[in-house]
Amino acid sequence: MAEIILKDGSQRQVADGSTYLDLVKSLSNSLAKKVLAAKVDGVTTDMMAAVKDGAKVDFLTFEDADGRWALRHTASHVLAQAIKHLYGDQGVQLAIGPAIENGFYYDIDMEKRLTDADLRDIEKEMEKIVKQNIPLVRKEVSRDEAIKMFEEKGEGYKVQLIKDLPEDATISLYEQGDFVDLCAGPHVLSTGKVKAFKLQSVAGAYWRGNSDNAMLQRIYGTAFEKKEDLAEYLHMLEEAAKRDHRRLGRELDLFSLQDEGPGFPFFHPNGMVIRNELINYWRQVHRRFGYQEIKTPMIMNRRLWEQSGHWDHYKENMYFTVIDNEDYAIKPMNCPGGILVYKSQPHSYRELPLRLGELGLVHRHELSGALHGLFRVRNFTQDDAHIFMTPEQIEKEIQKTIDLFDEVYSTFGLTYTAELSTRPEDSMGSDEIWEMATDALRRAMENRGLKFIINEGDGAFYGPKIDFHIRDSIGRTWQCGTIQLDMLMPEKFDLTYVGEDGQKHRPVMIHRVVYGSIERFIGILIENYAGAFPVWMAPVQAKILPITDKFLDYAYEIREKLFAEGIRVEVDARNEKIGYKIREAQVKKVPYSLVVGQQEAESGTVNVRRYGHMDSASVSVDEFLAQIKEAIAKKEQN
RNA sequence: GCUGAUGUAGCUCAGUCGGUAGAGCGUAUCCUUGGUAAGGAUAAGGUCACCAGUUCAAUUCUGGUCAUCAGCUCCA
Repeated sequence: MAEIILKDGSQRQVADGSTYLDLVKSLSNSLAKKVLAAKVDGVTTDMMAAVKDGAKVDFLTFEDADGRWALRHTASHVLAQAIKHLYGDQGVQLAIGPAIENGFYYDIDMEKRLTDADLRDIEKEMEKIVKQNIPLVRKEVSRDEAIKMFEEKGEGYKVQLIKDLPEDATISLYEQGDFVDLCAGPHVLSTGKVKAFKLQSVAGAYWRGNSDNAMLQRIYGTAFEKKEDLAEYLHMLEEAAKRDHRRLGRELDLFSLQDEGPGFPFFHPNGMVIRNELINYWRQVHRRFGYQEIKTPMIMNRRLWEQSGHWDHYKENMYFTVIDNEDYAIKPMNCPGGILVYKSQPHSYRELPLRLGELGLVHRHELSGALHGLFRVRNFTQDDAHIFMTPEQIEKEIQKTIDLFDEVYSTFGLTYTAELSTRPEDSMGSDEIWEMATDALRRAMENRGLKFIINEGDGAFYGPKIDFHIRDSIGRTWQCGTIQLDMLMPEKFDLTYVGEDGQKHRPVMIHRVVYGSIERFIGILIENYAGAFPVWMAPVQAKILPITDKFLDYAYEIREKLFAEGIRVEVDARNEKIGYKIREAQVKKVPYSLVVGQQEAESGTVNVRRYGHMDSASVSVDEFLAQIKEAIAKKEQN
């Protein structure tokens, strides 16, 4: 007999050699139907595995992330099997096929280029496999056996995968009918569990994520427990697409991207309002946190970039020009400029930390395929700052910077995740310096209680960094803020300050951006607010809607009054019915619609309707002014 | 940059098995003066992304270029 401890702490005796499926059946029929995998001492395990004596066992359903993962992983095997059935005679080689957040994919290598129509055919074949309800059977084999088997099948990628596994690794296979795959598992019991799935797209992906390797075809799909859940998810994706900042940017006339300047965004009057409000707010916050503002040139001499190391480490992404027969570069980063400002005069320890902010327009030649609306552009304004300080000030200053970040993100209701990026391959400086800098960042986050994950090898070439990632409307995350600790630039530029002892010392430097790029941040905000900006940022804050043209004069009178108070206000003077004007004001997401007609003109009021609300109320113009000013001052969400 | 797809009016899209194109919305004008999400009529708007080639004839076929979209790689 084996003894099992269940989630609630109770104990069960089961016969030796029985499986977790046997166990769950003895507990509950309804759970047995829903269960996808077992969690055994914290490890997700097949239901057909033999029970382990003394193990703590929990059962996973689609509600559990690991349960979903098992189901979707099995779906990817069903996909691979279907592809083998349909195109097996055309030299298909399978690479990898994992579950991912919200779905799964399989990378395959084959001559034939798959189209969307092919995906529908593959789905049909998958349906057949699901209907046959084929059990998945786990087998463990020796390394040599596994290599021999996949070599015979002509699965070169699988052979490579096995060869790269550690010598002592357990090699497991999962077999479902005529299909067998190298796989660590776990999987659900049988293909019949994959009831609700859809193949979404086919795209290229490099073998092992390395652009030097062959490009494979990656088929993306998703799977759910129930058809209704799948339909709901697909509907959610459609709704999210309506929040896409590229679409809203056009609909709300905020910005445009033109063929004449790929990756160089054009800001329209409405977009400029948002941009300027963001900058105003940025200046307020930074003033309070003890920053000063500078501005440095966009084009500087090659010598500077050679000294900073950009010429060696960042040349691929830079734009160049020639002035009077000398090489110049358009700045891809603001730091060298900031450093020159620091160097322009001697500094005392009493001035430190010296915080120099700069809204710097940088240009980077990003790969054409990477461009993406405002999220990935070739010129953007970084809300940069360089902080010069003594080594003793590092931790406190980083914590203070994190405080600033938190305040700014909270203002916009954004949640973020933090990552600590460590030394990349292409970098400058000694291991000791990198270790010291990385530890300082880590300690600052730990002391402040900021949760983070480690992003190995993703630091800047001059130092490690903390990255702040924010989600877009369909769940992709984008790096916005970053705090980078730099102990190399001060060295390269021979930066000094005079210490208490009257001697010269080397300062440490932080590079940091909160918004990251104003362009990307605006993109994030558009999606976050679905285009309905808080009143303080809204391009048009109030729209006056006269019932008929008889009340145009009254409308203009109110407009002048609000305009004089700094409100962004417009009159809809078109010859249209009030319903039509209301509709358009709502579609354009204007925070306040002010209807004026006979009653309002006689009583000196406006009838106020808030964006997204069905009701309205008449108030005096002064009362409305007080109301909107309060909403602006409080940075109220729309 | 790579793999695949796409590019027709300001927007969303239809269409031409090769004979130079349509709709809805938007815009303009006129009628209507209407109280909280679309009143009616008329009109203007397109070298069918760009450049070559094939052809009597190309928006349609072929090749190239550019841009966009999805993903990979890269990044704020």
